[in-house]
Amino acid sequence: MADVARAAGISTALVSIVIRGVPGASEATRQRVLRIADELGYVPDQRAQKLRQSRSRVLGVTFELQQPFHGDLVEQIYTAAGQQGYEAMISAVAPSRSETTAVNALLRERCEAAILLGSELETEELTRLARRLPTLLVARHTDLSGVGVVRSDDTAGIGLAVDHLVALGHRRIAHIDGAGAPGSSDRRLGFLQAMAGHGLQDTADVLAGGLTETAGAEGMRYLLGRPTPPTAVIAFNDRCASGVLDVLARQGCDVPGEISVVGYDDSRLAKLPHVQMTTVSQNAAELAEAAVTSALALIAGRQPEEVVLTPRLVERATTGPARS
Amino acid sequence: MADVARAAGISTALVSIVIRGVPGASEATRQRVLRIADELGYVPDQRAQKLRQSRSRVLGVTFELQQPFHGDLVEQIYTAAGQQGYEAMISAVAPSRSETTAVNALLRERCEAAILLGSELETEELTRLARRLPTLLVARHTDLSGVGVVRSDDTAGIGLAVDHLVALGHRRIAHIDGAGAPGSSDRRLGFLQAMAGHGLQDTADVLAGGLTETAGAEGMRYLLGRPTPPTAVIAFNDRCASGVLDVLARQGCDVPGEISVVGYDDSRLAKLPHVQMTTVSQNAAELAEAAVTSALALIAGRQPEEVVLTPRLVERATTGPARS
DNA sequence: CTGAAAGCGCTAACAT
DNA sequence: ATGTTAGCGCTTTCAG
Repeated sequence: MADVARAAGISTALVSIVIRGVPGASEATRQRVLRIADELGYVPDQRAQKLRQSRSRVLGVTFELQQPFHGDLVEQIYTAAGQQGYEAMISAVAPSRSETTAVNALLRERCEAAILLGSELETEELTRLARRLPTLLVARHTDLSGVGVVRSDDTAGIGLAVDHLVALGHRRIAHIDGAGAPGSSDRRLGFLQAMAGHGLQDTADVLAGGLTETAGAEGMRYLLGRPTPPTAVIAFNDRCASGVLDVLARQGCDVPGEISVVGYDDSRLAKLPHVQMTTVSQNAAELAEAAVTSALALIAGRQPEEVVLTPRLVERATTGPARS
Repeated sequence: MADVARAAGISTALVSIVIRGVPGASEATRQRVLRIADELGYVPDQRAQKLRQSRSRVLGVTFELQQPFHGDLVEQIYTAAGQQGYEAMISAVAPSRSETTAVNALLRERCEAAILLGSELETEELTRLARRLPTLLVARHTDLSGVGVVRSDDTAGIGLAVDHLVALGHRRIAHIDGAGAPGSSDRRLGFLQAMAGHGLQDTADVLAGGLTETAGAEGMRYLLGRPTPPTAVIAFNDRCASGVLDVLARQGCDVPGEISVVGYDDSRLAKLPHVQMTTVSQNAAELAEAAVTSALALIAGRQPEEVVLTPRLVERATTGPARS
């Protein structure tokens, strides 16, 4: 920046004004500075900017590297943050990189708030984090006061899936759940409630699953081994449903002719043209926008709230009338 | 930091010494400062640290949000960078976030080098970037001098796949390629060369594909429409192979009984227990380590090199003897 | 419209 | 072993 100022024969303060695009420089100077900056390949040092400003205008986001739905969310959060004049700084969680590590990286960057996607942080650690920093949980439940939550109504979402299948004539419906994953208990509950609502509590079947293709595949294989397999399966998420579909395809089992399958998330996997999965959409764009808005509200000092969005059923090609 | 110093009754310089764990403080002071820092929840401001130090010790990494193999690489890069005393700062590429945007974010953070995974940046932009910053391309080819490259030998990798299939008795082998994706021309070439090497140039079949499940599915459907479909398919990558496998499963086509399928990358998708895909491994850990090492070499001022790793065939369950 | 000066939180020389 | 000082690159009063 000093170089630019020298080359333009003015002070750095004036360069700063031009670069930031704030009023306070003559048009002539503005043009000249911009040209010189470009020639010199000057890019402002973000660290120095943020350091000087009291507010960093950075939102920290942790996400799981291998979860397609998190990918969707991250993409939308970049956009939503940008629209609000914020920047998103992402920090990945993976088998060899714990959520704690990911969060600490954000802390050191002085983010103004942390947005945790599908966090599995323990209560204690979450509390500690929330004391330091406005914290927002996306797609996870918590009773903790002091922590904001943005999620879609998982119970209702599964209800949508059940209603849809029942309307198609299904009665023996199984749910391969998410084991201990965030949201899994809500979805399990939603399944049981909705089934009971249709008087089908006796043919409601819940299986321990997980959030990977593997869990879905195992669950489906198990179900096919039953004397009377279900005519429809609701998986915990799209990845899990992918595993289910894969097993069915290999067994030569027609979908949806013999068995209907419903996923959850409406992630990339569900939209693939050759898959066309019926799924419950937690509109990523909407969730992301709500997350950013809530995070900014927390930063502004407002009390943490729980924002619950309404999921929507996306009917595609993996569900159909029950075979009598 | 000033708070900690005040609470401990010492200067900030001494606190700094303790926090960084460098020698120059008495054991008693060290203990006390650490305790107080912990009580106060003090976390050093990374921006200020980096700003002050001439070197940021940050490696910037761009990756594609929805590419499982990139996820594998990112995870390993975090580890490899950490081992070398560096930090990885990731910046995602997605349909709504261009590579240029992602790279600019890194530039503003004053990374010491940029590691671009599977970059599709144009020559001109790449050149400009490389002039500003040591730049390393992973899993992509380039003739550009001034840019480091770490990749595995794609030509040889596909050769491995061809050899394997030929040894199993296959003769009619198709390759669904990556269209214009990084690495696709090498793999296409490797396919044709290897087939020719076995005298099979007449039954070598190359189809335009892409790097998604959709491309694989379309390619496979097309191949099945042929009067004499191939007995084996080599896909551009694992995602593409997933699409192929999916179509085959739906058609009730036995894999590997009727058709063998080989992927590329040995990503998460290939390892799924219910998939067990035969694939060519570009060992993510090895690539990541080479990438970090090369990046550091560039930073140290060494000339850009091209590091070519040897791929390895991972035989799993999607390939078998050709049906006569 | 422009410039001088102070300071964001930290570290690195250099004193003591 | 500890403190003092200067300054990383920028923004922000405040004067001119």
